[in-house]
Amino acid sequence: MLNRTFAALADPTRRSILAHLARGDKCVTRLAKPHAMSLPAVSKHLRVLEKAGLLRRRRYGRVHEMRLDAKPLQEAAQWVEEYRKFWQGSLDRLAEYLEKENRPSAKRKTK
Amino acid sequence: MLNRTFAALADPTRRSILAHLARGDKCVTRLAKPHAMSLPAVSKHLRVLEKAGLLRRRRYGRVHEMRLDAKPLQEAAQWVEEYRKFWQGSLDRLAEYLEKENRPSAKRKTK
DNA sequence: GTATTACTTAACCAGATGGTTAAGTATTCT
DNA sequence: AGAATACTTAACCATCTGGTTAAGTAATAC
Repeated sequence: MLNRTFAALADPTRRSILAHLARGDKCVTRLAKPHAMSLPAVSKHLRVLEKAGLLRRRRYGRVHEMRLDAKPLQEAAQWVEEYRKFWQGSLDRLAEYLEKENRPSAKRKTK
Repeated sequence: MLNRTFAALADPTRRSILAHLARGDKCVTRLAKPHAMSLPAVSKHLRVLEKAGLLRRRRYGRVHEMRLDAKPLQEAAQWVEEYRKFWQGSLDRLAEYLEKENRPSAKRKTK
């Protein structure tokens, strides 16, 4: 699922759509308006988000209303959190990095 | 930058590479070994990660040693965190959702 | 100097992505 | 019934992606 989640988030239009949905449920035309592209293009983005589980679709007659579902982001957040120690520890590791840099390059151990 | 970061994370091979690097710097062949694909394929993945700023490359003679750089993940984490309230509040919103579901569908206000 | 190692680059391929326009389907309005 | 609205689906296109094999480059080993 992480594949689809991250892939969905990689597109700025889709992140924008999620941002709009975070402020309330909206239908397709309403979501399309701020984005300078055709309705079918938006429709495709919505399907990608839907397949990624990031939104739910409800039909009221001819209107499709979208609702944000942030659950898949939990898994993504957990994954990313795993790596937080690395940017936290970045100062120490920067020192280590610079130290290595001053060393002769050839005779390096392949640890 | 979020585009490239999320796109980089959308591939399982690349996430695996990052996981390996989290346990220590490694060269290309070493990173390639556990992944059932050719060296050029891995090389491409590394370039994607590098362009996304998720790793740094250092050359020691013919060996290219990769080091994880998790800084770009900070921005990604911040983005995802914005949406945490939505899965936290999901129970309340589920109730609201079910309530709507019992309503007649036709005469719905386009809020 | 030759062979081996550790890579990258190039050329290619199939399939996915992100957009388009045109046409189709329901639903609501008059 | 007919027109307008809110979509989706279909067909198409260019570009990107993720893989391949083959060839090239640079450094180390013998």
